[in-house]
Amino acid sequence: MSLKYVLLTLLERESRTGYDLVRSFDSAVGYFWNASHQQVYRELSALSDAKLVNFKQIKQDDKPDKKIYSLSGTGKTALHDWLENPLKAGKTKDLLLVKLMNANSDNTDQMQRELQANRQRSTEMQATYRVIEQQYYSPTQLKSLPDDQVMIYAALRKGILSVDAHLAWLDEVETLMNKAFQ
Amino acid sequence: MSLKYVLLTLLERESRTGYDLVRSFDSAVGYFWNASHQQVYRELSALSDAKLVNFKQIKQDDKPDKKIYSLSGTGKTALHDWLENPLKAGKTKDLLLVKLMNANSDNTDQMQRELQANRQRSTEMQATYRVIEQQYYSPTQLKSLPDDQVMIYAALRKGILSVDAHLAWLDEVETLMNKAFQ
DNA sequence: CTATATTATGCAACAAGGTGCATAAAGGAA
DNA sequence: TTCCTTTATGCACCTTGTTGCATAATATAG
Repeated sequence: MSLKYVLLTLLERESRTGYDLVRSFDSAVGYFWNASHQQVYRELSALSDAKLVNFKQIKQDDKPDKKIYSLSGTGKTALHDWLENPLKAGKTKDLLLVKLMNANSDNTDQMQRELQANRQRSTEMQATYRVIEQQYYSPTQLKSLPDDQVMIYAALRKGILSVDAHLAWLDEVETLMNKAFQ
Repeated sequence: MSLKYVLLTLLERESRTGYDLVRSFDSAVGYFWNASHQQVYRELSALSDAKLVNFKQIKQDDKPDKKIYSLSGTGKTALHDWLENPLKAGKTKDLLLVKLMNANSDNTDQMQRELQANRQRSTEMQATYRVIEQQYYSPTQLKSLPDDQVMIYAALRKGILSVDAHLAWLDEVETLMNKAFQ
């Protein structure tokens, strides 16, 4: 039920093709959502069956035909209804912690490798986020940030604060592990 | 494929009933995993079919019979195989951000209510975590923390650092929203 | 000249997760 | 005395997510 509202949200901003929607997960939208192209196309035909979106088929001679999807009146209502109901808390699911629960003095190296890989990914994310922030959201640029971009920036900030906290936690875990299992 | 390893991890520590496993999500294990009882029982019978766990049926006159599950040799191997392969990065999915993407000058109140509800939940979590840390993980207690409890504490610290970062982000978002949409 | 990437769509099968319903006995609250 | 909670288990259905496969044309890289 979630991807549905992601797509409705994106289509309310701008009509586009399934392919455009899929690609949007590769850039800014990817800070807070991801889905495969199969999922997106399946969901789009379900939304179309439910009359929440319409599409115009565009003939292209060079490439396969494309469908430009747009939000219908009912779609808009469905989105706004969803916005009214407060979200319920999502359940925490952290596989890294599941793995670390298995830590003991015999597998310290294995756990340390896992933590190392995780740290590297996190450090890379941190660097990427920082570059993006500097390039597109300098204090000057922030002053004239268009309204529809504010929450994209907020999503980036969420990523930055989360990854910073995660890296701080990784430091703690390594200290804890060293103390407990030499 | 994830709940499977959660259950194997828990059962390697100690044999127990499905009911015990379900209840474990209400306490410490809940910091990093949650599952309904239906999910747990279904997964347990799948694990049993796959011979990864064994169970002893215990007759009870007053209550329904119970099954005490324990990890089998193959189960132990399966768990250790899983531990060897590094985890792949999980995909970010943040419904709050999806919702906030819909923020505009006409629905500021709605968005503010959502943020307020979220802040309250987070503040409550923060308070709960802090009480637990003070009660069970004081500096004195930490010195004599049993090895098998270290990662439970790490999970708590993860929760604390995450909720702190989340609350800091909520402050930022409210400032951003006020600036953008009055 | 061949292979891969990009644009653009989709089906089928399966795995995993969520929701609702059901059973059954004991104990405590109202 | 009736209802709710706790202990203890489970099925069935529906939705969601993942993986693999398929098509088809152009452009670019090696």
